[in-house]
Amino acid sequence: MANIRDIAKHADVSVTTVSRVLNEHPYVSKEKRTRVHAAMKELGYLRNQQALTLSTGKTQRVVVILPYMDHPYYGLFVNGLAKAALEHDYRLVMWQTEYKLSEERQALDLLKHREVDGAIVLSHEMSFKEMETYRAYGPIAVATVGAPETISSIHVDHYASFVSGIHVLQEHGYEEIGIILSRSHSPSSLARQQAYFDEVAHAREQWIWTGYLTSEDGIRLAETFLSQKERPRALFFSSDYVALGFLGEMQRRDIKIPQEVAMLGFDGHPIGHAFGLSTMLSPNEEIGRRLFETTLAEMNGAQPETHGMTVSYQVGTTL
Amino acid sequence: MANIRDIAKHADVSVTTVSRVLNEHPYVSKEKRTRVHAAMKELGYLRNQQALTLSTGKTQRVVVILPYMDHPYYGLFVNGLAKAALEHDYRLVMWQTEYKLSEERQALDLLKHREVDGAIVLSHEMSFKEMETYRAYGPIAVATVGAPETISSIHVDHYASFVSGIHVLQEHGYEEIGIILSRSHSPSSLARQQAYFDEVAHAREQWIWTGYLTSEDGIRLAETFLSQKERPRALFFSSDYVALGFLGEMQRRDIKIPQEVAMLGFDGHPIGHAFGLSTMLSPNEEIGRRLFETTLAEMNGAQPETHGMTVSYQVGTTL
DNA sequence: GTATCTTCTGAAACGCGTTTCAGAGCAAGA
DNA sequence: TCTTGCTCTGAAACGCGTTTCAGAAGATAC
Repeated sequence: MANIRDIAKHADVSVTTVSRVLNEHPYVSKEKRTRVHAAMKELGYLRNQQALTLSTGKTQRVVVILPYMDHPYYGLFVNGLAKAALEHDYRLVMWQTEYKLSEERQALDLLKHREVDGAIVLSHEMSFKEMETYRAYGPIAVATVGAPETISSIHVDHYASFVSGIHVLQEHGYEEIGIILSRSHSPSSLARQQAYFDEVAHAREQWIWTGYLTSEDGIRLAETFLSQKERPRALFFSSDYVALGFLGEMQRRDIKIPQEVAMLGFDGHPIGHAFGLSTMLSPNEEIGRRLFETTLAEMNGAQPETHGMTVSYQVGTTL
Repeated sequence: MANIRDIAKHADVSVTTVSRVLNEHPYVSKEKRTRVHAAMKELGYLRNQQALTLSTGKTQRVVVILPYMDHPYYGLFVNGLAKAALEHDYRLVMWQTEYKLSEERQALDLLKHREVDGAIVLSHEMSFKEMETYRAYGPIAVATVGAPETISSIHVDHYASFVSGIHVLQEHGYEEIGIILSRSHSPSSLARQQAYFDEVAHAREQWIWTGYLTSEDGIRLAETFLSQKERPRALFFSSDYVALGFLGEMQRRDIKIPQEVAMLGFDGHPIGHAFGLSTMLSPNEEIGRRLFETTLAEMNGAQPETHGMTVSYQVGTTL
């Protein structure tokens, strides 16, 4: 495969001139420009991206770190990221961690080894303290709360969002409320619990169910929930998929929603709409887009930014 | 940032020796090895992946081409791909095409410019004839049928799968069957139509609905379907998400499934299980894994392979 | 006519790790 | 003793596009 030196020889110019033609530098005479173009065509020249990357030090890539690529929760984030990245001629390198710290470290090592220009972290086990040690090698943007000043954060304000969800439930007359959370120790779960205790007068420890991530978990939850003697009148889920699993199982058991128990989801995934799930709509695609854009801005010298997004109530029939 | 030459100077050895230490080549004396390690530690050496890539000509990356990253249909494929890639220390570059030919071309251009070692195509607008023109630059594996010999294909055999789905419906006593397809001109849709006409005695043109991709499309379909005078007794969907949208909307309208119309989905997405959707389970994660592995094998000199996978019936309550 | 720009060109160095090749030193086998 | 074969080492070339720097030629300004 022809390289820039072959072109130079063939067109009887220097490699510098060929490079200038490639980069549309103005100071090349019309005549040599034509000769170079002809040579490139004749030899079927294709610019080697690797050489360009090594030479310029810019990879035009960012790594996206997330636990599972097939979890619908991340779908909208990734969609926003993909659109923004494509618009700016960047590529996304996806890294699935399965919640493993070692995988997160490997993914961030790409930054150290100059394999990517930046990192976007949708979910992490790693402490921010450790994450900051990677910051020297490139910008990092996270979709979670609590990031230090050096790390950009575009996130759903889970505290404020849970508060507003709880208010929606209360406006519908529900006072005895339970909440369904994913991993118990994650910052978002902690914020949600805090909101729960702050806003719900009848809050109870045993009305907090943790460890629910998937629709299958939602199916399981139905059994657990129904076997409980004292039950809340409404459930606030932290994920539409868990809510849908629960809803399907309740339908199967012929248990009326919201008569027996009211449900409020969180995300606003289209599939929830089909089943009339009332939910808190989260601007995940927008977050994805802004995560990319803030990373790009940092690569161009901007300062890290922190921005909390809020959710809005989407009417359904489960309240 | 220190490079290999700095290390060499610091440890008073040649760059060759440093390179040998990095690659654990045996012919290095214990003493120099120790000196090199010490120097690397002291200067905080990090191997530059770009230089390695340029030097070896291997990028350790493959591009994955798909229309939408957030479509749940692709989730399981991508999961399989991600697992296999990680196991072999490869990175996935995701390219979202939104069904645009120009985007597919750009994605495959990565191959030409040596930005990736191979390409995995989950869905494409491009003709195989055009796709073959990229083959010279690296292995390509597709998840669709009809690929020429030079392109690997690990796919669901949509014809056979639709035949077996239709048989399931017939075994349940349904003879008047309609089918719901995605894009009308795609090879998989054509194969499905062929199976429909071959196996269903009462097949009718107006019982083929095309253009249904998402759960929202499924909601829309309910109206269209119900407004039709002569309706089939069962619907065979080509996607669980469309089926679920339809199912939700039918529930909302208090229309009994399967009494009014029976439903058979296709995919076997977990969320369908929650709502008792009868479906044809497709081994998508396995396909993803094999797509990667066959690409890897080709990079190591193996021949392209073609393999059709079949689906299995997953019992639900919509038949 | 001289000074100052502007335009155009190319040699060489750079980014950085790997690989080839030649050769030195030393031990085992004939 | 001589040959063969390891073990160990490093200079130089390689992969390939970009950038710096020096300089030539022609144009404009004073």
